[in-house]
Amino acid sequence: MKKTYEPETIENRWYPAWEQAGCFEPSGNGKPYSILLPPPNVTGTLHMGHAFQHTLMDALIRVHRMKGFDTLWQVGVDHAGIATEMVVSRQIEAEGGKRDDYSRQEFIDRVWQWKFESGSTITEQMRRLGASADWSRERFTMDDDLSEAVLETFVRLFEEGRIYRGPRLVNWDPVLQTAISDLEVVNHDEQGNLWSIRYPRADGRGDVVVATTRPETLLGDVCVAVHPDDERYTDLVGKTVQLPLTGREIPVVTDEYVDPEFGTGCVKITPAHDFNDWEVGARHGFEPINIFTATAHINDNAPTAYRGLDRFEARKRIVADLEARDMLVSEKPHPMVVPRGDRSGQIIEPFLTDQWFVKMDELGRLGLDKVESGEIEFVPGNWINTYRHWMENLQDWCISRQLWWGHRIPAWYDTRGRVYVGRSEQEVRDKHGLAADVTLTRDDDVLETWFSSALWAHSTLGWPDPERMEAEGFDRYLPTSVLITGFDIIFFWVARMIMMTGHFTGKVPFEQVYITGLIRDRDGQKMSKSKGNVLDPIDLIDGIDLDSLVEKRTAALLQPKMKAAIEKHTRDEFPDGIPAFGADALRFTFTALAGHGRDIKFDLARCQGYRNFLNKLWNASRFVLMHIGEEALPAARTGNDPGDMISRWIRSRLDRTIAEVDRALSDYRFDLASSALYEFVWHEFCDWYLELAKPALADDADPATRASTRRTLAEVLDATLRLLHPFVPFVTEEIWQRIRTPLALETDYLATAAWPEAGAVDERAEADAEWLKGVIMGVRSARTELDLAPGKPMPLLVQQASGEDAERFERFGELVRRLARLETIELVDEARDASDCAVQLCGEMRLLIPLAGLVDVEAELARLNKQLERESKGLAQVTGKLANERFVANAPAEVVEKERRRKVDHERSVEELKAQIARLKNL
RNA sequence: GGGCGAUUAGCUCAGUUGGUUAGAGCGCUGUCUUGACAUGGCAGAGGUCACUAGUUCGAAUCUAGUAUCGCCCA
Repeated sequence: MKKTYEPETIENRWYPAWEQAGCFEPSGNGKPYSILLPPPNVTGTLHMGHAFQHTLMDALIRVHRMKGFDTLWQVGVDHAGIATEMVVSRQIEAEGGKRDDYSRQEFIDRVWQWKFESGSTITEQMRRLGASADWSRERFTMDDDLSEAVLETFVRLFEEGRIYRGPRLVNWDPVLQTAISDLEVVNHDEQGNLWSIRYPRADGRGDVVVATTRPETLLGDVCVAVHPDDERYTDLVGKTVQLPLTGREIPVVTDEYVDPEFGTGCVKITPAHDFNDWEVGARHGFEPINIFTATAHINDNAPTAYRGLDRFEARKRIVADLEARDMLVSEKPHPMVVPRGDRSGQIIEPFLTDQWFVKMDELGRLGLDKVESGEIEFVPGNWINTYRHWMENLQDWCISRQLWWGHRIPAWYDTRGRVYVGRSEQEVRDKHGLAADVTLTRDDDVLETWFSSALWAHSTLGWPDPERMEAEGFDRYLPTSVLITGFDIIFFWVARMIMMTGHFTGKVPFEQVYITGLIRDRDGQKMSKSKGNVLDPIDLIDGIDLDSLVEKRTAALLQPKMKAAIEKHTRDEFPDGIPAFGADALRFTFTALAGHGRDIKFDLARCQGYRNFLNKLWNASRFVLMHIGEEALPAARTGNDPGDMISRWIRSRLDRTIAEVDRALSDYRFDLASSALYEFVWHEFCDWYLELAKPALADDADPATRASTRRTLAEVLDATLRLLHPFVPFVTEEIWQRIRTPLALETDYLATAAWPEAGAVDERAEADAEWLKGVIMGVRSARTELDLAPGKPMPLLVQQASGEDAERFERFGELVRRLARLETIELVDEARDASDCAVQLCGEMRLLIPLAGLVDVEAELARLNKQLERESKGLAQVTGKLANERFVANAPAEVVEKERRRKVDHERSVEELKAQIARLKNL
């Protein structure tokens, strides 16, 4: 083994071996344990959020696999309608072509071609991270079987009356020219203007002033509204006003929706271009006037002068024309919320179109019930509030998208515009008795991507085909055990899966939902391409030099002016680029950071710390391997050697660690599991156990103890590697392969080896070890504080040793001597004057280090006084507590007893320290 | 405006049912190249648990309020 842990040399060889050996396939035996991967976009690359969540899923999957569960990690990607069309369109443009040159079928063929060439980036990256998924069951939402599930779902929902089509105001992306759902709209706070416009009264008695942030929409105004209680306008209600620039007259109505405090208390109502106005218009029976084309250019419903202008140009022209006619009262800067498409970044228009919707009334109730009843549990539990709030305010779900790539809606229209829904055109014709010569035209729209991912839990298990369901283990793996995801897709996906799987199978898709925090950068900022603070998990694994990182972060920016700032920030945060930490260190960082908070700040220093941790593990393993050799060790004796306290102690600590890791994992406390392992490996196994074991491993050591120590070394390392494996699979497999022979282990891979079981704690051995550590640390501490040569062996005198202390020195004196670098240890009585010694209290003992006349009285006094101060403070505190009668009367007896014991200890220490100080002062 | 959450060491965070002198990692200080490991060892320093009031024998922990910050929704 190399002296230093080098992840790059070991991480590439194990994954193919595991995969080829079929380690990740469900065993078919044992209790089922399954996890659904939230399918990432086929266009995507692995980002930090994926890497984080995948690490947690993989850790759970690996633990359960090792525990003998029949584990299934269902993976796959979704077809990402809009994103994929954008990618392929750009590709076509880059080749100098135009999307319009392609027919629908030709375009779809290109998309498939792209998918085969570039669609597996993210799944390859998942392998780099060590994700132990069953790739033989990988699915794509456009696969034939999943498409069949989509078709079946749509038809059944339609037949049940839960799907309808109709003209509705939807969020329209005029650039992508498709509807998008509420969830795909991101509201930005932006600076806009508020224009106040004069609308003359038709009766010539003055005019009213309305305020608007979108003056161009006045072309589609149907009325002006005021609040019913607003006395300023009482005389106006029922009258009409002249709509500027159009020559139309529109009425004035009253509506509770109007806020009398806002602007003048008069608002223009444009039902076709505002969601609130739509409601107002509907209440008063107005026909909406749509003034935009699908690309947000002014259409023929507007006066000729404005037709064909795009929305921003139209605004300028209208403001100018109003001003020219003295209709513009004022123009003021106004902060406002601007809706933008999450894919295109374009301003979204409320736009009147025919779209398909799923009714959410009953499905929403079902979705809420499954959680309220406890069938599905959120972890951490308070996410139920967010979920409940959403489910109680559900809008019908707009599922149609004006795209080519996706599941085409199975609806056909005859020449009279009547709609027929069925699994195929033939089914529709048969069902409705339509002759072959009746022309049917299929709906051009596709279903949004989330519609198919909502079926992920049951469609990947063969639904709706009974044979496939049987073959895939539908009954066995559904409900899945836990879903791990971020809060950002609770509504997009989690809620919709609960509704769809619940409605069609009667089952819940998962029993628990673990909502992870969001990975942010070192400063707590959300990582985003436009901010230029994105970290690529692969760069953390392989490393990247500074110039490449800067290049990567500043390439293809939407706002090129950000480039300088991003470059500076990047050079500031990563002056030397990013070193190669390896997948294991990255994984351990993720699990260590995975507390139950909402935000996780990702700091490179943590990653480096855990890389160092793995180096420690690596070197400890080298040490163990060096001592156990490459041959099979002699068979274990039955039970642990009762004489070997050190071995019993480390096994006891190991058992505690196993129990702690088990408990932490069952609570999804990956952070606690990681820190328990870190603590055990570094601070117990390496810092103490290996040091304590060294004397027993020496050539001249007692052969029996040596043999039992070698065996313990190997066995504890074995168990430790098993415990660490779900977190850091590569390095543990690499090391473990080298202890297979010495321990005569039969399993081929650590990936499928058994998880250790916690045994009983050995209190006696732990007490011995605590005593031993106390003595050693006492001597070391005194030595350093007095600036005594750390390497030089010196004698130790012990006063006031009890019978037990004496007996322990008998057993462990040699270890104390070696680890504390002592020449001799001698138990002495009170007669020995301690004034020429440094004194260290240790339990009831006094540890004396003779200073051979070199005692620096000032230094020793300072040291003793510092201790005295600490002890006095403790004593004062505990004395105060015990002096409080109500404490003694009310606190549990054991708490009071504990305090009494502490008091005695403090008193003795204070006394001892004072005595020694007095002795030194008398010198 | 409504809802959720946070505030503990210089930084990032643990802290269970209220009960030792509130812990860890990183950073910092001193020291040491000792045959596993300098990606290291050993020893240290460092906290008015945001603030105020309350409940309690006892509060980082429970309650109310205040301040600051964050997220979601309208």
